[in-house]
Amino acid sequence: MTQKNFMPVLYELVRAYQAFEFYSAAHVRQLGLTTSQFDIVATLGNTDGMSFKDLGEKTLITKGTLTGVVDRMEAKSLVRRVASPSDGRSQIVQLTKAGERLFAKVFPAHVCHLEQAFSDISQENMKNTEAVLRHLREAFSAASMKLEETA
Amino acid sequence: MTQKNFMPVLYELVRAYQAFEFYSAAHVRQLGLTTSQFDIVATLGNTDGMSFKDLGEKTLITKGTLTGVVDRMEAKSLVRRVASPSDGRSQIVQLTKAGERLFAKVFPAHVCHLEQAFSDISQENMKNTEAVLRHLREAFSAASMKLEETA
DNA sequence: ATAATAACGTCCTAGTTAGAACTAAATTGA
DNA sequence: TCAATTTAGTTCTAACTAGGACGTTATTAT
Repeated sequence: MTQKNFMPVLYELVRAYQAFEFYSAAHVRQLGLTTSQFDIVATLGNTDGMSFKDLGEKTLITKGTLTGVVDRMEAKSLVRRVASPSDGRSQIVQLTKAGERLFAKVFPAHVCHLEQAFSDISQENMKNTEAVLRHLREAFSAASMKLEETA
Repeated sequence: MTQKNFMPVLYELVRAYQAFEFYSAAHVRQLGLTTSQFDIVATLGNTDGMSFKDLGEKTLITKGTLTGVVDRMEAKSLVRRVASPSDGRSQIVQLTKAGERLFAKVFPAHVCHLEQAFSDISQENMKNTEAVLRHLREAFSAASMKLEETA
């Protein structure tokens, strides 16, 4: 158990992620968006908008970054900021009409693109993969948590 | 099979990667390095140096990015550029003495830090996780490759 | 031998990234 | 109530990111 054979696991995790990112981002770029911008369009699609906080949690984009990404999308008229009626600190981010049109065009196309990468993976395999990844994430979350306690 | 249950897999892949990145990067930052800089120190440690091309392939940092990262590390005197004796286009990147000292200090510490996240994961589980991740990466690589052929 | 092609690293652009300091607004506790 | 604390979003900094154009050097095919 003192062997360091977790290193290959990390190696494969990073490579799997990057292979996904490469495959996905190339397609998203063709559609005229960055990965972050696509994530935001995908998250806001079929909603009435949400706060920066919620949007950041869903897309895993931190607040400082999110401000800039939304700025750029607002400049492209894909998205709009509206003051929250219930919280004076909060801004709601919504798709504009153009943003909704883009969502309708781009989201199904990208899902379809992604699906093709999974053509060789069976259903059971899918469930298993999901469980393995969740387990891995939980291990890192737990380890991070343990550190926070100490601090 | 027409169900879209590959989406949870992607969701978990991204989250697992980010949880790792968060856990790892926080520690690396404490050591005074960025993730990329650590990767480079770790890759060059115990070698006589390597070309930008090789270094980029090992660390998964693309060439345009690598130039800047190496610039910053050179400014910190962690690393040095040497012309390749065999190829006039090629530069060899090497750790300096200070870089080697840093490697000796920082690499074992970080491996130890990472190991702690795996304390709950058994050996068989480790092998299985590795295989699952490799399979996932191969699916994306194959899908990317298929696109290149078409283009 | 030499012309066409490919490879190596740099530079440039536009964008993302996290973290930390900051302002304003909301919540909590005394 | 009103002070202390927390929370939401912005701003700032330093760094990373991919992709593409570029100049230089190698390699390949004629």
